[in-house]
Amino acid sequence: MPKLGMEPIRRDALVRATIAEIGAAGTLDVTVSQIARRAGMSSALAHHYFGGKDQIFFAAMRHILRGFRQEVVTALRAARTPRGRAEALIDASFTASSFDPATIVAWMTLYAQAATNRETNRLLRLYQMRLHGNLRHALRPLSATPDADAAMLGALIDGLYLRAALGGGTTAEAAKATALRALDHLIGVRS
Amino acid sequence: MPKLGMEPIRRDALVRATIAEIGAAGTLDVTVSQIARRAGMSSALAHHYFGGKDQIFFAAMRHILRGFRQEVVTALRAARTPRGRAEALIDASFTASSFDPATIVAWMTLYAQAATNRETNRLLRLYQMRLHGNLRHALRPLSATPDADAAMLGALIDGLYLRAALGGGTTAEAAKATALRALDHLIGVRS
Amino acid sequence: MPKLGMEPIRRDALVRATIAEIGAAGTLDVTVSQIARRAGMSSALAHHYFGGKDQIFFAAMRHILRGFRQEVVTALRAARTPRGRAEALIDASFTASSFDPATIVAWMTLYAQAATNRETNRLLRLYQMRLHGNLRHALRPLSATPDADAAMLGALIDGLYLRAALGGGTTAEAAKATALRALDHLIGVRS
Amino acid sequence: MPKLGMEPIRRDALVRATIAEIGAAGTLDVTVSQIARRAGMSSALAHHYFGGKDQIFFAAMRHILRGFRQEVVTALRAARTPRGRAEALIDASFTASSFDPATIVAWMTLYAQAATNRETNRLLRLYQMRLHGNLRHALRPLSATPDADAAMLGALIDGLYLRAALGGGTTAEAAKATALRALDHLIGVRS
DNA sequence: AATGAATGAGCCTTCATTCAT
DNA sequence: AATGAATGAAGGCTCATTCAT
Repeated sequence: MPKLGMEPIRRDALVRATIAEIGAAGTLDVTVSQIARRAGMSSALAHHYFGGKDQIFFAAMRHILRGFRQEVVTALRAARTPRGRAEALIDASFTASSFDPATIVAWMTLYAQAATNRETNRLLRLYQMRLHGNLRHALRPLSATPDADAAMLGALIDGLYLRAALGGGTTAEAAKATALRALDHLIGVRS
Repeated sequence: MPKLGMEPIRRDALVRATIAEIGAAGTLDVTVSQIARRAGMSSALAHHYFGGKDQIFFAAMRHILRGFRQEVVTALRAARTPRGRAEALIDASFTASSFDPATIVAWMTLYAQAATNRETNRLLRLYQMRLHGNLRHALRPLSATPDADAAMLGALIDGLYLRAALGGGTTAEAAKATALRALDHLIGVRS
Repeated sequence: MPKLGMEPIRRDALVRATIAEIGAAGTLDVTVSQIARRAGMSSALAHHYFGGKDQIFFAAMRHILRGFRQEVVTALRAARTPRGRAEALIDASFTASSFDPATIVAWMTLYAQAATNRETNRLLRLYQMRLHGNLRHALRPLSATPDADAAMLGALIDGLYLRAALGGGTTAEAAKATALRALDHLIGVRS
Repeated sequence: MPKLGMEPIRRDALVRATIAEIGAAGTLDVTVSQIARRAGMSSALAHHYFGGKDQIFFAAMRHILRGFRQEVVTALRAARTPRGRAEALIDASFTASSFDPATIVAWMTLYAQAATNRETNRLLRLYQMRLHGNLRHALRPLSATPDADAAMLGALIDGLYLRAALGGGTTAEAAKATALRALDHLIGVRS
């Protein structure tokens, strides 16, 4: 009997290597060989397990989104009040891991790819819809217009992430503060 | 009158061709040959005038930002009130031309490239700073915290653009409405 | 009774799978993996039993020639007259099974390979010599120049097969008719 | 002004190199790099001028058929009698150049490819039809059944070529003699 | 007996870039 | 000013083959 059950291990290694390589290179322009080398295998094996470069990339993207979703779920679970839920959603978007160089490039490129790649586009919309749904749910007890407010807060989060990721003056902390401030505005905190 | 050199003409043609080609292809993955062909010249000439592919692209990016700035300037000039100025800035961000496929892809990719390319990064920050400055200036008479409000509105605009560009449920019109609504929130609608 | 080893079973399965796969693909460009999969085993096992791709193919070719020889033998056995023997040889060449897609491709490729591969070349010459011998034997009582006539009839058969296999206007039936007509010419049918 | 008019030169060089390489290798399994090297240029240039491997091969096949046609035309032009025309067609099929190793392999492979490649198939049928037409035309004054006789003679020629090309006992001379003998049979040479 | 795992070698193809004219 | 010609470098992908279990 041969060595068994390598597939999930290899696939996982490749996905991680892809993200790491993208982060290290700062571009999506990484070759399958680079990825495979980092994952400690031949490029042929990478193709064997994924079928092609696109699919490797797609899996990496899904991995990133899945990771983000995890953080959201965890954060939501800890929240006790409606406002706490909204804050949790904001927090999850500006985690340290969200600003891992690899994650940033990957996320940015997701958007760039979305214009062309239908799968990527679907993936991103899914993320946006999920965020929207979560926000709306959190805001419902607090706002008279939860849907519109959720739309705004969602877009604001993305925009702030963009700025923070760009590395200009906006830090992750500042971004989070701005989002929280907007939340206050929306639900009318009279302090 | 001196006979106008070909250089500016060729350069301009190449810049336009680059944007058009990117738009048509839906990707940044366009070759110099494609661009040159669309511009009606040989790829060798394109290299002659720009030195390399990167510089062609960079020129195209600058062209897009310059176009956007034009619209902003024009819109601001027509504005008569502080609020009008803020609205003008919002309007300019959701013009039809902003949603030209080529512009979208280019813009998206700008962000993706910004992580790597220092020039691109500088370009984008410049845009953000300019937008921020304009917004702050417009909000100063209306808000007690013009700086923070401008930061928020600026990020919101970018986030909304992202969503509208993605082609999901959010239309350009809806995006604009959301931004205006946020503006109302910030400056307290009763004025 | 000793338990039959797997080897002959596996080898046979691989040979059949090879022919089937070639027929299905319409080319000799089939991979060992494809063949092995069709034969219900791993490609590693295919190598284990045959040593390499070339040997698998060679075995398949021999299988085809053997099948053809079988038909010839059977047909000859049923023939009662010299002319019947000649006709039997013609019949055997234009059987339905001779025009099985896999057989056609295999046969065609045999010729193409014969230029390079010494084994294949020997195989094909063997076939031609056998056909020649059979024809000569059949024609001896009927013709004054059995050797020359056999040479002609043999070549004609191959040429007709080529045309019928090509799928043009020449059908298997027409091919057979032409060959029979040539036979009549040779042995002078006065009817 | 750049060096001009290289295209036809390069294309021709590639076609010749393809045939030579196939002949030298004894197989169709030659790489574009090999061909290009033999033609004295980079493989990139070969792709530039032909677009892809298939098209290089196809051009080479056409070249071979065209060469054959040339010989036919020349031979026919020299013929003075109906029988002379038929003989010319036979001669042309067994020229020394027809037995150039490269030509043999190419021709053989044409048949093998014809099962898959539609273009190749068409090419071969064209050849057969042309030969058939020529033969029928030549036999008309000599035979009561020119069509059937042409079909037979055409197939015979192909079959004989196959044998001669195979390098067994049948030489080109013997093949030609056999064909001429068949011609005598058909048109009834009473000697 | 059998197979999943793994790879090295190689092929086709693309493309930015250079150069001679 | 302009371009056809030309290439080196690289990338994605395939596949026969080997090996440990």
